[in-house]
Amino acid sequence: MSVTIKDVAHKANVSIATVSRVLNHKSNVSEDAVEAVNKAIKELGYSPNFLGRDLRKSETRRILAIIASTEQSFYSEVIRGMEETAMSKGYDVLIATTRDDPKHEMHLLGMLFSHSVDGAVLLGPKLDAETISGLAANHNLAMCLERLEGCKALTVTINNVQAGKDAVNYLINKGRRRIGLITTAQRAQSSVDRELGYRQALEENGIPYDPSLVYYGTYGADSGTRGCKELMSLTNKPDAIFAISDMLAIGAMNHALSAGIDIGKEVLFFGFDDIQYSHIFIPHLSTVRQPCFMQGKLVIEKLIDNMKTDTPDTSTYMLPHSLILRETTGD
Amino acid sequence: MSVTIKDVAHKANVSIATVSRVLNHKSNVSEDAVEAVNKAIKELGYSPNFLGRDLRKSETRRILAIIASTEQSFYSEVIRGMEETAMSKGYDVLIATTRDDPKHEMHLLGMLFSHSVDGAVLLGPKLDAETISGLAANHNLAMCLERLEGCKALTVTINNVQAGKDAVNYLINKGRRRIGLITTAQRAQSSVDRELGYRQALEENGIPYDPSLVYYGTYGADSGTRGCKELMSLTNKPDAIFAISDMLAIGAMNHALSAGIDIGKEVLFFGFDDIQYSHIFIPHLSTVRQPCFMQGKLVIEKLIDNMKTDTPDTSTYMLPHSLILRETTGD
DNA sequence: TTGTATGCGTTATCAC
DNA sequence: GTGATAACGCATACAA
Repeated sequence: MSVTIKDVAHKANVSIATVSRVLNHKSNVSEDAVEAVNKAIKELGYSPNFLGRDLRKSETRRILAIIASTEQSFYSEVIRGMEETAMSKGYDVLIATTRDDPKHEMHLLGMLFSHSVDGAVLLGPKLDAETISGLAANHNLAMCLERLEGCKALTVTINNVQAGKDAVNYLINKGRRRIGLITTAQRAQSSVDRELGYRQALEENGIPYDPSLVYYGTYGADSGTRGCKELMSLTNKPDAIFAISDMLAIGAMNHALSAGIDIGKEVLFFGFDDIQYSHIFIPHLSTVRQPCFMQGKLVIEKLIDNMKTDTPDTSTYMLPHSLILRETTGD
Repeated sequence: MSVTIKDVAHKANVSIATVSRVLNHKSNVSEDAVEAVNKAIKELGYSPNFLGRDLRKSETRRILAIIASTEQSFYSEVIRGMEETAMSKGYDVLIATTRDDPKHEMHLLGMLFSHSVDGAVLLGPKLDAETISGLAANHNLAMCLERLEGCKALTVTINNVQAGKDAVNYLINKGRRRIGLITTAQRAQSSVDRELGYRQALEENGIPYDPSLVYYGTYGADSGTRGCKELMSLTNKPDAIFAISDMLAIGAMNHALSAGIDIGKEVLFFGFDDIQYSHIFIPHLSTVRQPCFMQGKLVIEKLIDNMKTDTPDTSTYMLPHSLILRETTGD
């Protein structure tokens, strides 16, 4: 069927060993041989079968990035960081989506167990900490963007508690006292952490926690809209709103705009993620920016390091975030 | 190192052939053997090495989707259609990004040539028609969302000419005569086709084509903003704007909003793609919707069909689009 | 129902 | 510098 190293060897009048040497740019091969082999390769349109190579070397030089879906454009920069770093070390990055299904996530991890890839990175895992800890003990598995409480696996993320705290502190320093929180009922650790930061900021500033100011919804922008509507219908309205994602913040502002609220003066808004739309949508949204590219870069570096050792690094690395101040906080 | 089929055979006191039979759920194997093998598998934590299997069967049951970047959340539904269809046929879908680099696109196609995947789908190729035609003649390669003029490869897309025409005709039927076009200088075939539809609609309605009404920019929302600003500074302003993507349309509306233009009355706006933000952004954008899921589904079905034959289908399939009418056209 | 033996395409070890 | 040849892990034809 397909043309193999054997056909090339035959055509070039050399052994398959020589062809392999040429293919792998080994030094101990005569110029004549190199030439003959390359000529044969071109004429036959030969392309090495990596299944053979991978089996023999038992490495694929491929890393799998497992994400929920390609919808969250937010992952884009992280993936880029992963790809550029991987490429510089001779690895390719493949992406697969779980569609929020832990079973499918496990199925995809099968590619790791079955040696179809050399390593895998989970960006927002659906599996639990214990399961992942177990897997990470025997396989080159890492997590990025999202940590899991008590999970013994290499993790690269930001300090979401501190980030939430920073955002809310900024609102407090702007003189706000009734700060609403729009978050999700379905709890990723990052959401939990950001909410914790919100509470810590209030506490440290002597502002009592008011449960009626916290709206638990879903991930969509429409949920942000509903949340804002609900918070704004309180008799004691908030004077600022912190949303745990830009998407929710934008949805929230949609309500505020149609309700004639003066965003950035009457009510301040703070988002999280610094997605592209946060500075397309008007008014421009103040938000927390993660070092996406750097997280992707670091997780790949550490993962590849782990491949070369049998005492894997299972630390959690937290990279610094920053506040991006725009119109919605009056900046 | 890793535990293999051999270890399992040894532990279960059977031959590796029997283990393989159990692994592949063959019928001709005794219950005792099945039990013993499964027990051994569990105890050893065995997981088959697919590199061996794939090499032997010379198939991977994996399909590669090659996209520019995960940033265009627009691809999300297409990918879902691909995945669900592939899964139902026992295939996995992997995604890789070209970062707009034709060289890297070729590198990724290497996975196809080297038998690391059974097939590949290009979503918005950077390579030219001739190159792709050549490759498609010898490999299971297809295109989706974007066609290439004169390309002899299986293609699933929509009729972008007709779609552009439909959008502009709608604006004309609303009584508009000076219709601006915001498009990109960097020409994907879909952009070219949509522009062609724009011109055909004008022509068929006896409206003279006015080059000053066409703005050529880049893909970003900010380019839409600039385009709108330019068009609106004409002495003879447009009374409607058709943008070849929602992103450009949203950018354009940003200018319109800040210039105090009454969108949906004074100037109508029509986008393309029906991205999520088209109905988050206010006012809600009228746009052209593609059958994303169906395109993904169809391309995988046809691609898998092609794998089973040596007379591959290189047709172009065009699926029906639809107009989504919202506030920006006064609906 | 089971085991033995062969080969998938490649790399690497060893002689020469 | 080069060529046999033995692995890599698995599926399967064939023999038993």
